[in-house]
Amino acid sequence: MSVRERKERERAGRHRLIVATARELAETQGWDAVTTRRLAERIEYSQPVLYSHFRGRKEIVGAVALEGFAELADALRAAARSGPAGRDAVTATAGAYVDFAARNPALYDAMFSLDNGLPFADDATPAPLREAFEALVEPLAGHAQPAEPGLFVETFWAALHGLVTLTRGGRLPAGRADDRLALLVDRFVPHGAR
Amino acid sequence: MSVRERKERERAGRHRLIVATARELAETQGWDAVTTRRLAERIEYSQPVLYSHFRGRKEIVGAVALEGFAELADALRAAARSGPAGRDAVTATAGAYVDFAARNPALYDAMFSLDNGLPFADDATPAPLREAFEALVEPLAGHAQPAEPGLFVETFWAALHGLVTLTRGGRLPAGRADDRLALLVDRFVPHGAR
DNA sequence: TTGAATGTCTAGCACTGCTAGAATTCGAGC
DNA sequence: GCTCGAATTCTAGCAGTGCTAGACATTCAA
Repeated sequence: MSVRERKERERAGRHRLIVATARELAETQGWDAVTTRRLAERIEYSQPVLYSHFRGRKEIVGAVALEGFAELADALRAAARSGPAGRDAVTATAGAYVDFAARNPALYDAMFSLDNGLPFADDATPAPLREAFEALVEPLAGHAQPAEPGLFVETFWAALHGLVTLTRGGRLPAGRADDRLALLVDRFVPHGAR
Repeated sequence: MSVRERKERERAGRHRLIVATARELAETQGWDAVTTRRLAERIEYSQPVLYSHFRGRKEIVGAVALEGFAELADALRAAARSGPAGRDAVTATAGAYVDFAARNPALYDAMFSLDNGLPFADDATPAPLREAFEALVEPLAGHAQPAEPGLFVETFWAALHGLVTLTRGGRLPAGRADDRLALLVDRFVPHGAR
């Protein structure tokens, strides 16, 4: 049944094409520009084809977001692994997080701001989500001090996310973003900690 | 020219009616349900009337957001004024912020998540925005320690915002939201501070 | 009472996500 | 190699969106 396999391969390829095209369109023109018609035109198929791969627009956003979580996990792990340990690892990881958001704004939106239908703190949470969170836990958990590591990392993550979204939405002056990040790290992992 | 005055009064009343209706519709059915048609039907006028008051949907969101900033400023001031000073004032203020967001989710979205066209860190920033931020500065600035008060308050605010949005979006388990808030306050204003 | 200005509405444009059913393509069996 | 049936893809359309041009009504001043 090689024919069946070939068809499945082609189908998988088209699946990836849709996700990649949606992502590129979102990154260059914003998620508002990612309409089913435009997307269909770009992949050179009609709209209904999209619905044979995804339940609807939201699920496409979710697929892009999933890619994002995998890449974010990589970026965080790379930052933590790149050398420094202890407090410096936290600084590097936080910096990598903010950089990731700055470099992939639309991707970040798909992951955290838009409704992507992905289950988060849930049994069904996809592996890439868990891995991205784990990549945050590793350098941070040791500094939780009296607090529970889980809560500590969640709170730190939320703070990072707040900085990212408010800065990018123009709610905070962009000029001193680095200083705010340094301040945040300093409050969660004070100088002098090992 | 009493006729002119009456007309202006009526017009102002209708303006308020639009904002109030949009807010109520958003709070009960979400911002997606706030369409120009539905809004027009509720206020018992045709859609074009909306455009004689606002440039477009975005400006209506902005008007609702502006109400929100005034109310947030009130809520924060009330919390800080309600008794405690020093560290307790920070706890009370942070709690009031989170409560405000939980009690008025759609309003909070209009203020911080949706595109409302309001200028933030800008010369033209409307007074209610400034006042809300000032209400955060007052109890917090004293604890900035070596950091600049402005940066300190901005970062704390961002952290609060991150907690609020991630919790409400289901990205963080809702159960331990209070613990995360306590942890955050503890990191920014450690126990033993005066 | 008329004229003009102000106000409001009807109707419509170009777009959205999504889908029913027609049309086509393609591989399996003869 | 040819035909038939199934899988796939497309055309066409629905009900909804934000927004607006131009027709219509109302209201006030002369």
